[in-house]
Amino acid sequence: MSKDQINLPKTSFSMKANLPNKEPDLIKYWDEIGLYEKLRKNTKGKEKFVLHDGPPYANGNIHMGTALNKILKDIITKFHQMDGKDSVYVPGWDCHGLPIEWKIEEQYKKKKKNKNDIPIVEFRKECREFASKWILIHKEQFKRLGVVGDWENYYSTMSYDAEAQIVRELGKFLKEGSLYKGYKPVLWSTVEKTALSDAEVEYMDHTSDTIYVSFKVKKTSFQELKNTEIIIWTTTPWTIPANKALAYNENLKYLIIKIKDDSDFKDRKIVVAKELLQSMIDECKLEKFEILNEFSGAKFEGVICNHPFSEDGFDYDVPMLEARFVTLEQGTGIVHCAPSHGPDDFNLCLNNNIKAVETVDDDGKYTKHIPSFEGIHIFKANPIVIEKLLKFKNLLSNGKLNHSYPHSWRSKAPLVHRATQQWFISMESHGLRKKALKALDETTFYPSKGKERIRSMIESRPDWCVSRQRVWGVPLPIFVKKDNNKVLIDDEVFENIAKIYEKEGSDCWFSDNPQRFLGEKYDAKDYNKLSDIVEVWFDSGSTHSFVLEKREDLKWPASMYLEGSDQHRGWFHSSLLESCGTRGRAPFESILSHGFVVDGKGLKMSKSSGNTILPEEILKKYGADILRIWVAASNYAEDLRIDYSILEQHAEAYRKIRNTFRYLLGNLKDEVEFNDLKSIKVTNLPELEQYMLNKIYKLNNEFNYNFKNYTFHNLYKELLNFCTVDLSAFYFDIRKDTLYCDPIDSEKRRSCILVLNIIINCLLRWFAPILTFTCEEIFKIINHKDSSIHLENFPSIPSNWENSNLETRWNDLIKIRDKCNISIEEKRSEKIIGSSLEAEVDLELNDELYNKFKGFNFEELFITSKVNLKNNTSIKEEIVTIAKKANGNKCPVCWKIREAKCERHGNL
RNA sequence: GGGCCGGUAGCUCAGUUGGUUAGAGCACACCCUUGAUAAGGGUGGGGUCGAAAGUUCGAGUCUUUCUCGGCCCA
Repeated sequence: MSKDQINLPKTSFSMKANLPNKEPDLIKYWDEIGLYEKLRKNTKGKEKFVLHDGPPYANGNIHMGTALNKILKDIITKFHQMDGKDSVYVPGWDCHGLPIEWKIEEQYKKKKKNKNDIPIVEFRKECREFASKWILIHKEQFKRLGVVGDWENYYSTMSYDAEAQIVRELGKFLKEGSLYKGYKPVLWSTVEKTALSDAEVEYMDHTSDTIYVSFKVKKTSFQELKNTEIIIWTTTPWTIPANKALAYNENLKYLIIKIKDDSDFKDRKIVVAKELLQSMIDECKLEKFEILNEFSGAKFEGVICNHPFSEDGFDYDVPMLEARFVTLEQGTGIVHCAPSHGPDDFNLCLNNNIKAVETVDDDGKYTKHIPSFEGIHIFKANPIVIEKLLKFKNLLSNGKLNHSYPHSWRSKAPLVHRATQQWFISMESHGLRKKALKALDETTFYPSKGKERIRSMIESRPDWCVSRQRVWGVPLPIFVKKDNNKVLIDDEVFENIAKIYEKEGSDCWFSDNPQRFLGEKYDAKDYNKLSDIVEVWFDSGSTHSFVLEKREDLKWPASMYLEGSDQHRGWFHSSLLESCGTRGRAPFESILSHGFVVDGKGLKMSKSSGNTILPEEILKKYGADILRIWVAASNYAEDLRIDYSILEQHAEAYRKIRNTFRYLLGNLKDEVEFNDLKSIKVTNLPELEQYMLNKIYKLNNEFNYNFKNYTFHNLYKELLNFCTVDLSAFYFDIRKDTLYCDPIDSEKRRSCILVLNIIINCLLRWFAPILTFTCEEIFKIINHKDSSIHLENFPSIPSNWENSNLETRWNDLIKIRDKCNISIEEKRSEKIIGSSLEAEVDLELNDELYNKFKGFNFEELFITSKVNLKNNTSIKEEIVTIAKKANGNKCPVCWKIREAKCERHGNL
């Protein structure tokens, strides 16, 4: 009967979330109401915030890293939208490149077809279809995470527009003259006659010939080195004919020894690193020798040697060069360098003006640049080299070595480093490095440490190699004149190619008559058309040009690029270089980078360790909002840990938040008003309500501060603490009495209802970017139009809600309340009282506090039936509380214990 | 091996320019409540700050070394 007299909460908002089932319905709802279009319409003309999507590769299901990335992007996009900006998110995909090529090749293999028998255009068509298929799959997976964006008009690097624009971008570098032809060693398979990327390389055991070779010192300013020979060790004898230099380390100690054994080397003086002497004499089976001298590597400076085949046409100088990569791991401490056959060799020689040339052709045969070896296959050259070394008495020893060696992923054939013709964008010729470094200074980094990371890469990176000898990509739009080897540079031609691509894509480059691209100005007979394609980082590095610049709804530069920290060398890097090269500045105003998803112990996730979690599993078990809480609560500046116990913790927090909303809705009976916050007369409200408004004011400041700094984990913590500490355990608990037991129209209750309205409106908006589904679920309950919480703006909290005097006053009150709770707890453990309403509290305060709080309603604050306040000047402590069992009868309505009848409900 | 970054209670995170007994929420334990009820309230036990050395009157907070982990490169 008494239940009729009280106002218990009532709501249709269920306690159980059932997110995995509910979320897909909300996605449908957003589609139905056309949320994305509504958003655009809503903020048309407002300041733009453009988070430009870094395109994921259109291949394979999404993993935790992808989910993290997309959710973070969505959270930020929504924050800015609710902050009143036109925050446009256009998702994109990276489509060209090797991984897709392999997949298609594999498919051919299964059908027992040879890739080379398939016309390129046919092959590329299948690549395109493959990428398209994955875009559709990804799209659904991303939408399921709650990500809102222009899913209908996404961008891709394989769209005709993109391919055309990439040609125009390359044209700019060609015209400027910073795109040049050079040679560079790549891992090459002589079987497949193609270059391989790192990912196509498989390391397997291989038995190599090893040789110790001597190089006679020809010129030196260090007397001791005269008439000595430098010993090198190598596992690739066939590279000796391509030798151009020797490398040493100035920090190592070297020895000159005289060999006494009876052999070709008797009485010859050789040089070897001190620490490698023992291993060398063991392997070369030297028995008698004499150490003549020890010296530092620095003495090698300026030394010139003879090539071991100097009598056979190899009559050039072989200089000794200082290099850090020379170590004491193996060999002799001096390394032979063939710039065409190793990246270290290449770079060292390049820095010393020794150019790499084409020493070996596509099939693996020596070219005319190698005297007396021309036409010989390198895999057959080892015995010839060894024989020749013996003939010239320059072979100290030879043997075999079984070691890990790169092989082709497919043919399993051993690979070699081979200098091939490539196209580079110079970092120096037109000041690209300088421009890029300046652009970084003009960019804001979240977290700030990202700037240093990319800066050190830009400072030291070599020229950008943009050519690839593959088929699935944008063809390099280059014609080389046959008679003078010059590159054709003509804007009209580039634009002509771009126009053709815009209509039909770039497949035609491989199939159509070259004359079509050249137009009428040039004769195709005079030119060679390149068949290389552009490396994919150039594709994605150009997205700013064919997405940001081309679309009216976006802006250039982007407000933000946001990716995993690996993209400092990836997309951030290539976009920066492309844009600085063509436009002189970065295509972004800010960069936000996030860490990697690791397991609960902080270890890398991998299938082999069995510690992976798929987003799909989480969505099925918890729902996207839990995953989104995980993103918001984690500090993305570091690596992000995840496992089921961590998720369980966040799910628990979610329940707390959900119940906070449920309490609010229940007491508001699902009828929420959005009040004009400015018109609220704060001073007319009860003190507790004023205090809560002050709390909201403070929270709003924290919220804004953390939003501006993109520190969502702190922002989320503030919101969660507000729900648990300030609302659930404090305000809600205290106001239950008023809400349930006071007359509906009483001023106090109406004030409370007003504050509950304010709280739910604020919380809904603050949480909406994170709890994207749950907030919409609630908004649908309280709002009957076809609307969305995501169309709302963040509340603007009036500054007159701030009340620091009240805050100080209530800090004291809360201190007193805590003391009171302890004294109640004492009696509770003695089984004297159960609920706090069964308690009567004697509260003694010192002068200062007593004067402050004389007449204050402590009953209400403590949620007890009676409080006897006394001023006690004799005690040392400022607060003393003693709880005891209250005497009297329990009012069946408000449950307070009264000796007389209840003043509110009149019961005895 | 190099570059950058990190290791604070079981978990997620705070700890401003070095300064009193290192904080919060969650989880946990115990108790209460049964009018937020597969909810709610109260109290409480947990870290010596990855390890060691150093600078200092004083270090989680500065320096060095080591260790573990992450990304990138070689």
